[in-house]
Amino acid sequence: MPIYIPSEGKNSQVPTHLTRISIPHVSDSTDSTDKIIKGKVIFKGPLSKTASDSFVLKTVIQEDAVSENSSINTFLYGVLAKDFSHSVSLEDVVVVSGFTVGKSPTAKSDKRHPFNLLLTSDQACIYVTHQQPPPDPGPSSASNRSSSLTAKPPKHTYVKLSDLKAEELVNVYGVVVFFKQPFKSLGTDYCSSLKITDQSNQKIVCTIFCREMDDHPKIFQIGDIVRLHRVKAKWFNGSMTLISNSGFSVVTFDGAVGGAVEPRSSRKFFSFDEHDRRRVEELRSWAVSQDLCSTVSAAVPLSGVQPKVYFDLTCQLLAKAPIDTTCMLLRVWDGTKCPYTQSDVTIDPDTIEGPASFSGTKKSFIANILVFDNHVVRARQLKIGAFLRIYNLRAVFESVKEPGLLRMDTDRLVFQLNGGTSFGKGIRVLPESSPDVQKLKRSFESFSEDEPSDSEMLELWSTPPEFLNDDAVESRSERSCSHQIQPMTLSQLKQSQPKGEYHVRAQLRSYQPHRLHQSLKLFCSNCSSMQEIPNEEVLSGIFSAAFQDSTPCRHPPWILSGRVSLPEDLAQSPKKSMDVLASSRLMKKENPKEFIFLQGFSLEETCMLAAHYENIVPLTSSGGDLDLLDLSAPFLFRGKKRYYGCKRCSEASLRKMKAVGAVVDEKFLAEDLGIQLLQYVLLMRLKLQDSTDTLDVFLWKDAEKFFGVSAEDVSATEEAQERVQKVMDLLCPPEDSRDQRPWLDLCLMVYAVEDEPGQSQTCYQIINTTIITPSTTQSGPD
DNA sequence: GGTTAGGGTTAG
Repeated sequence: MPIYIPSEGKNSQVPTHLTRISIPHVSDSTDSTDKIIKGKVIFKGPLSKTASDSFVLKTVIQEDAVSENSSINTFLYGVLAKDFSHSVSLEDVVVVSGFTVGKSPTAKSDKRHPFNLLLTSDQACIYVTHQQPPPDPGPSSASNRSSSLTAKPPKHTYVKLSDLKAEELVNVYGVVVFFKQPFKSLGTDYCSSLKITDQSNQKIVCTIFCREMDDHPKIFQIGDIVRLHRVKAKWFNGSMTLISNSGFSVVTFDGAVGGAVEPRSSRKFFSFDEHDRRRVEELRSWAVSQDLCSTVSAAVPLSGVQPKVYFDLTCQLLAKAPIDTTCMLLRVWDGTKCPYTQSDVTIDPDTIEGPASFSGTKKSFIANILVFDNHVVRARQLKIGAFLRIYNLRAVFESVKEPGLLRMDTDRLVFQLNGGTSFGKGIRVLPESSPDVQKLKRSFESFSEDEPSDSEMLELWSTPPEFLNDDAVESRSERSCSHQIQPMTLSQLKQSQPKGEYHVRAQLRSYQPHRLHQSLKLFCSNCSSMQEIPNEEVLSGIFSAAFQDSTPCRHPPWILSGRVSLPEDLAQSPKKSMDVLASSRLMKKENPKEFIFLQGFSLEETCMLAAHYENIVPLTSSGGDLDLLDLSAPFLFRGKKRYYGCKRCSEASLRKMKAVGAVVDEKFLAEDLGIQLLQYVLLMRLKLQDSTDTLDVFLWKDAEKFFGVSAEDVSATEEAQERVQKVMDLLCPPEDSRDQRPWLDLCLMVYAVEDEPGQSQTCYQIINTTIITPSTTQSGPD
């Protein structure tokens, strides 16, 4: 019997030739011959049954509570484990001999002794001194648990990895010793590749095909435990392998001994009972004794990175930006500081998702990770604020090539996730519940306490801000919509149902076009087309082409010809006087300057004359008849304003002109000439940001309301142009200071646009919103 | 319903 239990009131008879070693002095060089270790049982794990019908049990013994490394993890196997489970209680003092010493892979996490003790039935002896009466097999005791197990037979049978036979369809349990995140195969499915092992010590490669990413094993690290149902054993390249079969399913568990046994599965319903819990605990204990999980140390914080060494990083995503089609920048942090200088990855601020910049101190905690090729697709899907594990990442010194110089390495470090999936390279989003995420969050907490002034980081990992209903933060805008709806965050909006009107509170991060005159467009309300305003050179060309054709042409009978001298400001023009045409139908004796036609004038001359005549319609000769210019040019000049017609929707002709009606305005004239009048509009794309996300929105339908100015005025007057510029400068100050950007209460319209048949895209547009500028009184459009 | 992949690192 390897366990010696004394009769009541006596101590165990420990052989006197054995010498005692103090627990803190145990190391892997300790020779256990004729040695004993004494300690109090401070933890006793459940008795676990192994696949080979053997037992394993973990216990922790402690010499005294004060000194360092005084408590040591101890693993018992076989009958010894079983007997220990039944006869030893917490607080009992034990003396062990015949032990072997192994490295403790959990020393870092459990802060216990760097080595552990392994006790097998054939070598070890345990001498026990009871502090309490032996345990009464009550409802929670191990023996009772095992009897409840026998009452309910297991639902599924699991095959040992050493017992696989080719072409057999089986269920297996295994500890993950290698894994790749699912990657797109050339077929219809995603493919996961993993290698698992169990107490039989067989290592089996598994290949899993599933169409849905979510149905793949949710493996976060080596040491995780998987339960595979309906996998087929196949002989390939001299080894047994497992391949997912139809009806395949997987449940994944964390591998940490003593941790909660929480199944990770995509399915709502899956079998999971006490047998499964047992099996997971057995595998955990076995794996930890085998040192299988020591490779978990591939996980390194930023403070521990070594150049050129591959490692796994657990971090939070703060910002991201596309570099090109094969590369994406991820800005992440883990609350620790990388000791190397980081490379400055320069990017266009307009392309960044998440904060564009970070303050000095924060900046030093952020790592720039370039992800390449196949990983770009996954990186695009990542949400700002997500917790990630990036596998097989590497830090390298940035290399530069100056013209005329050889390529050389700098002393600045850049992180890379190279293309491909070898060595499990990939990115995984960790769930909030993950212990690693909890750990990260805690480290960020202490970080933000250090520097409470900077809310930037805090906002990113905390849930939506409280200020949503807080009137203390002044808004620079006013909504004029009638509905009363609670504002939502940008991230909530992005996740919400498309179509409808929503309220958000956000800041403007950037806008396009930066040259505001480029935001002015022409819109046809008939065919809904949006057109650019032709530039001066194009117009000038149309006019000079028109006046080069000086062949005499027929005039409609109602046209009156006349000659007037040129105004003084046209003195430089070679012409001293000009031929003008008027309409007998429109000519008014009391205001002869109200309306003229012009033929044979340059654009410049036409503009000059526009200062003296209220309405000018340029004409040209076309096929021997007097007619309107090509509709690429304005059909009407009114002061500084120019009016255009839609080429597609107009059937313009001077001959159509009836001139019925008294008032000359652009609408009247357009209708009279058969022209579909184009409307001036302002069209901008704004990038909004709040603490949760960024969002690209259009400003168009209600742009005039937004700026408090009409688009037509913007086309003609500097005052209106300045107004637009002033609003944009206010919302988005040229200096890159996020704090100075005012918050805006906005009403957004969400709608779907069909680019191609069946390809619909969700668009956002600011509506019903007016910007309040500090000194101006609001002047609405027209 | 069959197919995919079949661990092991270019550099950017």
